[in-house]
Amino acid sequence: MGWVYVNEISNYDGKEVTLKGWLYNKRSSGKIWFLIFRDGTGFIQCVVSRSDTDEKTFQLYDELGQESSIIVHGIVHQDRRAPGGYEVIVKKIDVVQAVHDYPIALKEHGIDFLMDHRHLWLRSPKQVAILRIRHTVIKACRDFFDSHGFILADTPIFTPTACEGTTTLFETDYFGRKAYLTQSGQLYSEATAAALGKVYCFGPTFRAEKSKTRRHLTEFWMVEPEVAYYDLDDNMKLAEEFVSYVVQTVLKERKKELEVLERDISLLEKVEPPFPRITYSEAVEILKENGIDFEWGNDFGGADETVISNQFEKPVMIHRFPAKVKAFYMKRDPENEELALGVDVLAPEGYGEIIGGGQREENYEILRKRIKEFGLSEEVFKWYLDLRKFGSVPHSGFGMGVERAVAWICGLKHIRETIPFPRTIYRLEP
RNA sequence: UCCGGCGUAGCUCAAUAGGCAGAGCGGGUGGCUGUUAACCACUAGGUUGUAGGUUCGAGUCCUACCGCCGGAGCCA
Repeated sequence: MGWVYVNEISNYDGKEVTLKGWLYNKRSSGKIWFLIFRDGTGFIQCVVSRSDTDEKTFQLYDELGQESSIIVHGIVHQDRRAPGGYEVIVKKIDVVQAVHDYPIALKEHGIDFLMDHRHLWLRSPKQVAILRIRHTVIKACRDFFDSHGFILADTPIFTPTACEGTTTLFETDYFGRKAYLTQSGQLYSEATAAALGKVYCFGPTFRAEKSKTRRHLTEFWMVEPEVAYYDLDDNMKLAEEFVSYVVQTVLKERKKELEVLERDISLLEKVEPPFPRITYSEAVEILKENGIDFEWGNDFGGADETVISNQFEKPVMIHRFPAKVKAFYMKRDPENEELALGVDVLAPEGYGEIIGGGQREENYEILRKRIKEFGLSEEVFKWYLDLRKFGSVPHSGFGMGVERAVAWICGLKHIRETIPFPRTIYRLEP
């Protein structure tokens, strides 16, 4: 029998197979030894005993250290004693590379050491589970929009100026002039939405803010839908359906991985529309009821978000923020000029903001005024203002931080494990 | 940038009140035919982040610097 992967091993009970992968761990009991084999699709115990294998293979115990690359030939065998229910009775092992000094032992390690060895840490079961879930989250995002009539329209990474003029951007030399790495594709998506109706962009995003918290990376991925003729309510409906679809897809397709992560999925199972909707003012009331001294008009901090989201089992949507804490392009509430038609979605369990979005200002003169008020250059936003000059329509959208969503779904304390190679303020390697 | 914490063997951590630098894991050697981060015995492994200072004596106290971690602000 030919090469098979661990995740399809149950189809080969009693058959002879070949597995290609790596040695995860080994245990010896003298005349019998066990190796835990991994190939990227799963882990399986293999049994090497004098009675079933040749002497040369049996002697390999001493040669093979953790993460040696090996090809195992043996017979698949259902056995209750094996983790996973199946094991392989080894007939022969081909050594691709014997390793003796793998740095990551099977025990607890400090985060600094693990991050220095991120390229190897990725091989451990929890990291593999997280990256599989990340894959499913990303695929679910795309499937959702693709099946709802959205067109993927990529937005540029190099931008001539700050999109919102608020955060610090990474500056690069662009053939002698300054260019910045994008902090959001939104403004460009507004242009593609006017061309295609319903669009989304999905790409890396960069923030040079010196944020040092478990919720921040300097490089992260965002998925940002934008829809022409959507108002704030349409937008919120889209957001709750979208988030629910992503969570339910992970629950359906990644049960094993969530078990590896020991994630309590009872709250995730409740993530279905409708989500609770509260106004900013109602959120402020919640804070006051919980004894927090909070002044109307400020933006919520991380601790505030946790208190608010703890009032709900599902993600909560907070809308109608004070306009002055939101970006210049936010449309004002016709019923109260002080409020912006923005919405944030806070994940439960203290995971904080996973989505920010809102309805955009579509009026040419008002938007021009806002650009001035925010001290931005009208020249730079000339193209953006054009969108309000030629067939302007109400439109809305939002952005979801992929890593924050993955951290929440996986139940991770820190966002850095949700991306293969995290970039934080003081870490550029590996 | 600000505030706080940490830095001891390859790794995770101990080390009374300033008084002989230690354990587990990993490595090495030997033992064991059903192990589950296997176990048992033995063994090697150290410029205590760096530079100064206080002291008879500093891993421990003081100063500066470096590195990392967390939080604030900002945000997804």
